[in-house]
Formats: sequence, C-alpha cells, structure tokens
Amino acid sequence: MTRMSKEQKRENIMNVALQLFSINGFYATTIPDIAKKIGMSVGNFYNYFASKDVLAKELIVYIASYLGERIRMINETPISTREKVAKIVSMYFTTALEHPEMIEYFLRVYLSNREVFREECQGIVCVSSFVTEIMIFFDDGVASGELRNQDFFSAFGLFMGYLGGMVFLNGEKILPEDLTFYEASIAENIYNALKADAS
Amino acid sequence: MTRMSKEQKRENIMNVALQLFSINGFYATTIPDIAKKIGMSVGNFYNYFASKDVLAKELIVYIASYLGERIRMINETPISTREKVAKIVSMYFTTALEHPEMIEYFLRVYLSNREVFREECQGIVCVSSFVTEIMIFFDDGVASGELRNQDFFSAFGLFMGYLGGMVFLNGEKILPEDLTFYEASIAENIYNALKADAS
Amino acid sequence: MTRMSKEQKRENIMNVALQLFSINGFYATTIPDIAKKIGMSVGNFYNYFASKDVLAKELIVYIASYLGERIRMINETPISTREKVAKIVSMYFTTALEHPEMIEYFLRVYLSNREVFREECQGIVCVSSFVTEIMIFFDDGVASGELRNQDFFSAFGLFMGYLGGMVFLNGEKILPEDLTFYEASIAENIYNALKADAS
Amino acid sequence: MTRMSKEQKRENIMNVALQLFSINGFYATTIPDIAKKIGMSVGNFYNYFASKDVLAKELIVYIASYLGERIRMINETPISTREKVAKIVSMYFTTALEHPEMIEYFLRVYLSNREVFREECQGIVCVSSFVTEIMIFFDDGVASGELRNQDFFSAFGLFMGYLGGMVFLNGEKILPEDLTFYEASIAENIYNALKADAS
DNA sequence: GATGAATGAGCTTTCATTCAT
DNA sequence: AATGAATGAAAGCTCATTCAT
Repeated sequence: MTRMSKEQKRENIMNVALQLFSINGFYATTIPDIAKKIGMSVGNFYNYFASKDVLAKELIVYIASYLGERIRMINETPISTREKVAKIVSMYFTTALEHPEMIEYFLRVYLSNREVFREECQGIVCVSSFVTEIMIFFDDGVASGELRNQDFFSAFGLFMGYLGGMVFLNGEKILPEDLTFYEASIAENIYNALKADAS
Repeated sequence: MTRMSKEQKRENIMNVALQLFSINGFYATTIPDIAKKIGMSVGNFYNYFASKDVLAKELIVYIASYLGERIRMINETPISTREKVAKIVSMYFTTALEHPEMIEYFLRVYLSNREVFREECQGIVCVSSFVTEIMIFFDDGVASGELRNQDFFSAFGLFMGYLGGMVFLNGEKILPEDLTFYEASIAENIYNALKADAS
Repeated sequence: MTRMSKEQKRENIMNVALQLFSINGFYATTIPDIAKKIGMSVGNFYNYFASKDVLAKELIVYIASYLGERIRMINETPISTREKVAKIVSMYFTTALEHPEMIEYFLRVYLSNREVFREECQGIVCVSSFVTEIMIFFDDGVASGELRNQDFFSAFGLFMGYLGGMVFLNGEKILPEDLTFYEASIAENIYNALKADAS
Repeated sequence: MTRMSKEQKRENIMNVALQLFSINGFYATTIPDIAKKIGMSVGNFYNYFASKDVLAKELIVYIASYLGERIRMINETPISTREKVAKIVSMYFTTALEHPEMIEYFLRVYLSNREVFREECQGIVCVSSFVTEIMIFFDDGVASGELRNQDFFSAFGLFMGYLGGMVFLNGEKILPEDLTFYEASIAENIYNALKADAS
C-alpha cells in the first residue's frame, strides 16, 4: 500500500484531471470521472479542491509556470536570439510530445472556456509567469539589435499562435509528419518574421 | 405574416445559434435559449436539426466556406503574393470586426470543443473549403517563386495560428491597440517568414 | 386520463408540497419527494417552479391570503368585538382542523426557516394580507371603545402567539382534549386580555 | 495547557453548537462547523456525542431545565400571582436579551424541526422540567383563588405562545420598540386573561 | 410543421459519519 | 482521546431530446 502525503495526492488529482480535461474538454470531464480514475470517492475530491473551477485555475497556473521556467532558462543562456528562437520552439514541441496534456490544456481549456477563468484569471494574470518570459526574450532581442522593434503583442501573437496552431494540427492528426520534422522551418519562419532588417 | 421557406428557417436558426455559441460557448448555450431567441418552440427546432451537435457541425462548415470563398477571390486576383498576404490578413481582421461571431466560433467552439466534432469532422473534413484555398494561395506563391518551398502545414500553422492568436488576444482585451493597427506589421511578419530567400 | 391545465398542475404541486413541508419540514422534504408523490418527474417540477425557495414563498403568500380573507369577512360582520374574537379563534382552529398543513406550514416552515424567506419576504411582506386584517380588527375594537388602546404588536403577539401555540401543542398531541374544547376559554382569555378596563 | 474534563468538553461543545444552531439553524450548521469553531477534530466530536440529533436533543433538555430552574425560583418566592406573572415575563425577556441563543434555539430549532426530535422527545418529554414549573405556577394561582380554574394547556398556550411570539417578532425586527418596552403590558394582558373573575 | 410539457440521466456539491492511525 | 482523510448517498438543479396533441 503506497501512502501519499496530502500534497502528493493533490498532485495526483491534478495530473489525472489535466489528462482528462485536455482530452475531453472541461465540460465533458466530470468530477466523478476524475475521482473514478484516481480511485477516490467523489466527496473526497472536495477535500483537496474547493471546486472544479478552482482545480482548473490551479492547473493553468501550474502549466504557465512550467513553461515560463523553461523559457527563463533559455533567456539566461548566452546565445544568439536566432538560437533562442530555435530553443524555444524545440522546448515547446518537446513539451507537446512529452506532456501533450499541458499544451492541449492550454489550447483547449484555458483559451476556450474563458467563463471558467474570468473571475480570478482575468487578462494574463494566471499565465503571467509564461508571458513575462516571452516578453523578456523579445526585449533582449530588440536590445541586442537582432530583432525589429515592433509592438510586443504582434510578436507574441506570432510566437504563440504559430506554435499553438502547429500543436493543434498535430493533435488533430492533420500533420503528415512529426512535430519535430517542422521544428527547423518553424524556427526559421519565426526568426525571419521578427528579425531586424538586413541591410 | 412573413412566411419562411424551410431553408430560410434553417438559416435563421443558424444565425441565432452562431451568435449565442460564439458569445456563451457551446455548453452554456441551450436549445431552449436558441429557440426562445428565435421565437420558436424547442420541439420545432428538432424539425430542422437532428441534434445540437449536428447544428454545431453545420455551422463550422458554413463558416469555413464563407472564409474559403473570400480567400478564393483573393487567390484569383492578379496581384503579387506579398499583396495577397496583406489582403488575406485584412480580410480576416475585417471578418473579425464585422462578424466577430464567425471567428469566435472558429476559435472558441470549433477548435476547443473537439469532443463535439470528433465524429464527423475529423481532421479538416469540415473546414476543407477554407484550408484548400490557403493551400492554393501557398502553392501559387511557391510556383511563382515568391515563397520558399516548405511543408505546407508549417506555413498554414503560421498563417492561421498567428491570425487566430491575434484575434484571441484582441477578444481578451489584452491588445493595447485596435486589430487594424497591427495589420501591416503582421502581414509583413508573415511575408518575411514565408518569402523565398533574398539573394 | 384526467387532463390538467398548467394552472391546475401548479396548484397540485402546491398542495402536495404544502403537506410534505408541513409534516417533514422544509429541509427534510426534497424535490424528488414532492415529484414522486405527484407522479411527476423531477425535471418537470422545474417547469412549474423555478426553485424550491420560490415554491416555499408562493405557499406562504397563499396561506396568508387564505387566512386574511377569512378575517376580513369577520371584520366586515356587524358584531361586537367580543364576538369577533370568538369568530377569529374559531376560524383559526377550524382551519387547523380542516387544513392542518396550512397552520403547520405557517408555524414550522415560515416562522422557522427564515433564511429561506429572507430575500423576498422580509418583515411581513409575504404575510401582509393576514397581518393587515388583524390590524384592522384591533383598530376597530379600539375605535369602538371595546379594546384598550395599546401597542398593536403587543396585541398581535398575544393573538398569534396564543393561537399558534395551541395549534402547536395540538400537533404535538400534548393537549388532552380536542382543539375545539379550548375555543371558548381561549376566546375569553384573549378578550379579557385586550378589553378596555371595566370601571 | 488547559486540561478539560470530559464533562467540561461536552459543555464546551454544547455552548458552541447552541450558538451556531440558533443563528444558522439546524440544517445549515454542520458538524465540521461546530468542530472548527471549537478547535477540535470532526472525529473527536463523535467521542462526545453519538450524532448530530443526540446533540440537538441534549440542548433542548438543557435549555428547558435552565428556564425551569428560574421559574422554580419565582414559584418559591412568596409573592402574589400577579407579581409572579410579571417576574416570569421579565425573566423570559431577560433571557432573550442575555442568552438569545437559548430562546432562539427553542423557537427555531426545537419547535420547528420536529422531525429531528420525533424519536426521543415526543410530546413534552424533553422540556418537562420547564412545563412542570409553569404547571406549578398555574396550580398555585388557582389554589390561592387568584386565577380562574381552567384547563392548564389553555393557560400554558397563552403564556408560551405569547412570549414566544413577541420574541419572534423582536428577532424579525418587526417590533417598533425594545422588548422591555412591552413587558408591563404583556404581563397585564396575561394576568387579565387568567385572573379569577372580579366580583 | 408546430407546440411545450414531460422525461430522466447526469452534473456539481454537501455532509453525517466512519475508521485507520 | 484525538485526528482528518475517506466514504457514499443524496440534494438541488439542468438540459438534450421526445412525443402526444
């Protein structure tokens, strides 16, 4: 019999919920579904999370900080911006491969069911640890003269929309090739889009 | 007494449903909601659509062909690929402004509630009229030497992810400026990303 | 097959609910209990009443106007105040005998579960048609010189507390005799308590 | 470290429960609520009381004996019955002011949620120490010729219904004046109602 | 075609109570 | 005595869908 601390059990719930939410969506995943998959009673679930919404919010915060942390490490590496782009793309796709539920959750639960997150995750509150790091990446690139100085959100939309779009196409099995197959060309496209004008 | 043909009534339902779905989401919109807004009985709704899911599917087909049609017109215009990119971006944002329900539906209902569309809209089946036109745009650009020859989906993901991402950020009121403010820089970014290597 | 209009069905629900609430209390009576006793589905109950609370409120308004109407008729009869007291006591006990659920509901649901009625039945809002008639009875008695002029609520508390208390004792099967047995002495006690000083 | 005997801990629980029940009602007060307010675990609560219902029953017995004791002292005072009535009214209202939870519990928990007390508090079983003293008061008054000889319960209903009704109106903030304002007139009303015929 | 009452499964959440520690 | 995680039945309510009229 494996004993689990309360904290471990919370994590256990979060992992299972993350999977189910990312596959079936927020509304099509029920608390009984989650509880059953864990082998826990429905009632006991509520000893760990006050509500389904609260669980959803904790999940997005967790994911954003997971991704943010990884981008932070790339930002702190002394390499060119072109290389950083490649690393970020690679990290994103690696995450999508190893933890598809994270990216899927981001795309399909967080981005879509805004009414769930409206109250306490307004704007980018719950994903700030992630957005902030992208902002740092971009500012650094501009500061070093490698990137064109443009509105941040235009660059952010490119980055995240593009990467998200690819993962989505992959999830839908629309892509004829593996995600990794596209890594290089995507990094190149992004860099070309953002780079300072050659002269 | 305005008499409506069966077909007109179907369109009426679709318009109303599109609005409600795009604003409140798929699950938070009920059939009684739709029926009431039309002034029709719940029972009668089912004379026009076999189920809520079927309605959702018809809507995405409708939206895809609406967008596809507009891209087709751009494709058929004898202008440079650079100009086509600008026109497509402009068309997309114009649609987002004038018919926000279409783009919102695309982003928040179709892309998100995949469980609803799994059965009969696998892959790109329900949005093929749109995807096909993007493909034609891309092939033409490559054929004319303006675009780099790369995997189509890498280009497609860029296009749609980027545009979708921007509309999303706009919808969340995260963008400091109007969508139109970004049009030029986005078109430029996309073209830079896809264009054949300058030499 | 007996056909019932929507209004009749509402009344049917109210009757059944009144019985169950008065016997088992508000919280110990469930919507499934009510629905089952009527032979109706739980879902359909909600086509008639928006919530359990709304049902409870409609019931107290109904009861208050039932009692108010009967007191109004007594008030309009040209008899002495002493006789009016006797008639009110008699009417109250008759109601308690013939429709025990009404008085019990008043005592055990309305007076007790204030949180249920807080929102829309503040103060005497939902029982005003009843309280008003008692007020008229009292004012008339004072005006005609038969009753001592004292604070209305002191008289009201006597009247309603006393009668309610007796019905409660009866409901608890504490009284050794029938309610009617006490009618005369109670009427006398009330009249003695309220009458103008003999001199 | 304050050590508490088992008996003291029971009293502690009862005090806290009395407060919560009287304010929030029986059903809206949960065992976790009670335990938390005491700083005790839920599980441990059950070492002191076998169930929520048992606790509720012990509380009403406690309150009845508290009130009974005070009436006993009045009964044993060598004063006129008229004065005893005034003292009982005063004592009741004083209790309502100083220990509102007791009277509120009596009115809103005991009298209302009969389903809870049905099993073991049938009739007056759980409040006999209180009822008995009222009975003694009444019998003494009749014996001394001050009160009219009538059925005890008719007199009891007057006493308790009237006093309870006033406290209820006060709790609902329906009374325009303080409870104490009414003391004299209520005592007078009661005495007039019960006194032997003047001749 | 049109109506809307009716169904019933299912959802989120609560809570008295138990029990391994 | 004490803890609090765990249970599980049940509550109020919703809603896609059906069907008698």
